Formats: sequence, structure tokens, C-alpha cells
Amino acid sequence: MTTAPASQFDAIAALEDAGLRITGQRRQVVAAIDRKDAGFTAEALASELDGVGRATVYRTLKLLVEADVICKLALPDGTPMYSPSRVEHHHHSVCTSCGAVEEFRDSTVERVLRSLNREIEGEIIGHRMEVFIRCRACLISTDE
Amino acid sequence: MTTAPASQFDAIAALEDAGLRITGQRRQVVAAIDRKDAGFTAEALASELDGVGRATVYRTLKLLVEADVICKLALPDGTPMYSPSRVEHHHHSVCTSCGAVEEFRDSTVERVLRSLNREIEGEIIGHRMEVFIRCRACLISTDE
DNA sequence: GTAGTTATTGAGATTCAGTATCAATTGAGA
DNA sequence: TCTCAATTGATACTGAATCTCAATAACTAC
Ligand SMILES: [Mn+2]
Ligand SMILES: [Mn+2]
Ligand SMILES: [Zn+2]
Ligand SMILES: [Zn+2]
Repeated sequence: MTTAPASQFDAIAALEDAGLRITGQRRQVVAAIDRKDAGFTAEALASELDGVGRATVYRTLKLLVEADVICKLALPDGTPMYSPSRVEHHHHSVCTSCGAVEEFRDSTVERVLRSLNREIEGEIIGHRMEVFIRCRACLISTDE
Repeated sequence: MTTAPASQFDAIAALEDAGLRITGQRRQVVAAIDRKDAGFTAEALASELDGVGRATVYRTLKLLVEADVICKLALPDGTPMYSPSRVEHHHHSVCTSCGAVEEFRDSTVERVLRSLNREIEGEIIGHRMEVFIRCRACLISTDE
């Protein structure tokens, strides 16, 4: 038994909690994201939602990132990707072949930061960590 | 006594080793980078080098990244930054106020990856870690 | 040193992601 | 239902990065 996936209602509630209006377009964006099972780009999402303007898709993605409903991450070449966020504080592994995103918590990461706190001059205000993988499915499909 | 800074000759040698021609423009780019004491953007470098075309600056930066002479990293908002690379394998702390970049080695980071190797389905092919800080100088200059 | 080959260059066009504008629309509370 | 600020979308715009291609210059061989 694994963690229950975030439903689209959580996302809508998060937008409401932020004092935002629940519009048809925002529902469409949330519903489309809910169908995703891998990372996706803003542009892909936009062209898949014919009823919703491009600018609105970008605006909504930004709102959802701010509301911690989705995460914005990046491939090795910098291409921005989005993925639903299902775990409180976490990092990501991204399959560079198929875009599959896994979230992971690892206390060791936090230990790194604590150790840096001593080494580094100044105040730590944030961090980013992404692990790039070739997922099992992709390893198999390339014939071993 | 700290590690000797990489000189511009190392960079030139790296380009030679890659079988590339040593041109006046590439010397200018390398020399300008050598003067930097913080992270910089490609565009800033380009507009500072009047004698060198913009496209050439971008091309040279890419070559230097491939040659491990400089590192390409990113601010929290995704803005690409470059910085000279002086340590073998490392990660970065970036001051989001002044752009100062520190490189650090931390064996704990590598330990994180080893632990992930067990958790994660698939093969790890790379990773990225950036720590965002407010450096001591910036903390002070903002009046505590 | 000269000549030949070919990598490199620069100006400008082009692409692409993302943002700004602003008049028209609409959600949500009163 | 009424009201009005929030939201939307078409489109223009920005800025980073890449592409094109004729002109140039770095290396190599002689
Ligand atoms: Mn996430
Ligand atoms: Mn570096
Ligand atoms: Zn995969
Ligand atoms: Zn600073």
C-alpha cells in the first residue's frame, strides 16, 4: 500500500485557500495534470488544452507551484518540467528518457545541508537537488 | 594557503587538448572569465567583450563547460549562470544577492547518491545540487 | 615562409519560452 | 440579481539561445 495520490480536489482547495477564483480554465488545467503519470512541459500542457489560452496555462502553473501542488524542476539541459507533488518536502529523480518523475525524501540530504551550514559563510536560504536516472522501464525497453 | 586558482592557461590548454583552434576571441573570453570573482551571465560577458560576437561568446562558453573549465548553474528562478571551476567534482553555493559562487566538495552528497542507488528503480546517470545562500558580505551590507 | 584546408567568426535572422497589455468576460460575495 | 475586482485570451513583446552562411583566420604540410 502506497501513499494516496493527490486528487484534483486538493489542488482546487489549495487555490481556494489562496483566495483565488475557481474558474473553468483552472479546473481544466488541474484535471489535465491529474491525468499525468510523468513529468510534463508547460508547452505540452498548453497545446493539449485547446480550450485554455497559453498565457493562462503558464499563469496557472505558476500559481500551482506557489501553492505547492506541483513542482517545477529541470532536465540536465535546463528544460523546465513540471510534476504533481505528492510528498511534503522532497527531491526528484527524473528519467531523462521517458520523463518519469519520482519523489523521494532522504534525511541524508538534510544532513548535507546541516554540515554545509558550518562550512559555508552566510545564511542558507534554499537548495535544489535533482537526480537524473534511466528508469527500469527504459533500461528494459532498450534491450538491456 | 588555499588552492591555486585555475589560470587562463589551463583553459587554453583544455581547448587545445580538445583539438580546437586557439583564436583571439577565445583568448578574450577566457581572459575575461579569469578576471571574474563571482558568477556571471552569458549576456553580461558578451556585452563586456566588445570585440567578440555574441554568438561566439555563447559558443565558447559551451566549449568551456564541455571542457570542465567552467560550470553552468542556475539561480532559483532558472537564470543560467556561469562560474570558473576550480575543484574536481563539486557542487555550488550561490549568493542570490551578489552572485558570489563558492564550490564545495562534500562526501555526504555522494553518500546520498549511494543510498538512493538502493531506493531508486533504475540507473543513476547524473545529479545536480545547488545551495542558495545570502553570503556574509551581503548579510552585513543590508545592515544586519 | 607559403599555400591549402577547414575550423571559426560575426551580423543578422530565427526560434522558443515566457511575460506584458488591455479590452472583454466572469466568478463569487452581498 | 447586482456589482466589481479577478481572470481571461489574442496578440505583441522580450530575452536567451541557436542557426545561416559568406568572409576570415588558424593550423598543417611542404
Ligand atoms: Mn516535487
Ligand atoms: Mn562548479
Ligand atoms: Zn524512463
Ligand atoms: Zn552575496
